[in-house]
Amino acid sequence: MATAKTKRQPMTRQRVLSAALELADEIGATDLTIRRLADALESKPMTIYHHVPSKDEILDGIVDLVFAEIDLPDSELDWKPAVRARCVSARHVLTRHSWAVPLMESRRSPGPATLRHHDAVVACLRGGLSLTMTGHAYATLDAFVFGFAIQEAALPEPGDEMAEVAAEIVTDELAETFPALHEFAVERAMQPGYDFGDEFEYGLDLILDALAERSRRD
Amino acid sequence: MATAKTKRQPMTRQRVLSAALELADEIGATDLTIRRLADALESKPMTIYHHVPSKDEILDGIVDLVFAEIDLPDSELDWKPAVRARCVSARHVLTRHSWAVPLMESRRSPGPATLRHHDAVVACLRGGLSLTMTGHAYATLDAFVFGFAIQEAALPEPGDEMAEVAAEIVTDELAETFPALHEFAVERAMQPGYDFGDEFEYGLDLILDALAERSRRD
DNA sequence: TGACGTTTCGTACTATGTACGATCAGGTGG
DNA sequence: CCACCTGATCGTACATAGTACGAAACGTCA
Repeated sequence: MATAKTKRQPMTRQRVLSAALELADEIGATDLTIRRLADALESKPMTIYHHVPSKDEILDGIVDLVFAEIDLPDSELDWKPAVRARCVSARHVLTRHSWAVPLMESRRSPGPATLRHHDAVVACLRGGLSLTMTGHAYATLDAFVFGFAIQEAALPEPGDEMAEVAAEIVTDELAETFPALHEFAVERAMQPGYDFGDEFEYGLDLILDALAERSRRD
Repeated sequence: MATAKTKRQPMTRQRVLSAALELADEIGATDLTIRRLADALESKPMTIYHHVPSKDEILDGIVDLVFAEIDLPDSELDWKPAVRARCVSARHVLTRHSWAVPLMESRRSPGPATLRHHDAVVACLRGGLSLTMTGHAYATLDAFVFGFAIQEAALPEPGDEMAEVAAEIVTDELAETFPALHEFAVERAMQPGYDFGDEFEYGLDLILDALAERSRRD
């Protein structure tokens, strides 16, 4: 009889966190439970607790892993293209791990990757902007990037049956109740070429250009 | 013996929702449980379920109540001041109910107040902007407003002891690890006059001005 | 081999959402 | 005034969550 059973990897904090990240991507953060995580690791709940003190710390850990996936700004470039690239990267990462967006709010303790990331962005901004403008830029850009990720995460998946049914209901029923919404939905949002995701780069460039303009004027 | 016992109000969906909203303001949305809600209503868990089908619907309901608190844009005004005022109002509301921000993401079914609100904003924008610009403006502004609310909610409360301890640790320990962050924290964020909340109006006006400018040019 | 520190995990406690059915109150027809 | 009916209330119970406790299994060095 072949020893088909693959040898069990040693359990470590790292392995717990990557498994948790993978599981969160599959089933979402709200359905991530210790028991399911233990199953995914072919282990038992209380084994996990030997390597990680609490579920909260697991959540902190995977949020930090998500941050680690965001490209740092390229220090060779000027602040504007460098920050632009990191914002685009951040959006891709947050789209890929859309469960992470609301978590980033409730987590109070930033992990090392999070801190390193913020440090790199601030450094990049400081390369071309005053201290004051750096504050304006970072607050505005990050609000936009995370906020956009929220909006996008709330959107129904393409192919979601409920959404398609809803679309028809909207068309018929809300035409007179919410005319402006109805007009926008029919004439713009549901038009073939429209992709909400494209609004991201529009807004990003709008903000970046305006920041550069104001920086030039002071 | 005085009948000190105040007569019990009749339980209704409205009463359940307002009590839930109040309780969420006190203890946060994650700690809001049916049993605690029942206690607040001087009732029992299963009584609540006679007026509301599930906890999820309670959450949907209080999110809609929060939306209802946001001032609608004044249709007398030009789009820019009108939308500006509603963004400022939205931020105040979201600050007051900071537990609501992450919920607005996960909730899939917008309530009537939410729809009415969106309709009014779109109508206001359409008063001065093209259909395309309306999409750009709404996506960008709402991403910014909600994103800012997230950032603000993640900030430690003023007076939070942990934050003050952290501040000293940051100063000493991270000075060489994260120099840019350290510089920004010490030279700007921790300066007496600095209030992160002020970045909101800066970013808001930056975006509004840029939108107006681009609209003028097309 | 035996002793000991680490890792694993069985059991169990508490808290949660909520299903089911019993109870109760208050109005209605006799 | 009473029997009855309908809807509101709630007691009990179950499945699932996080995780504390202590026992068992394992690896290592003497």
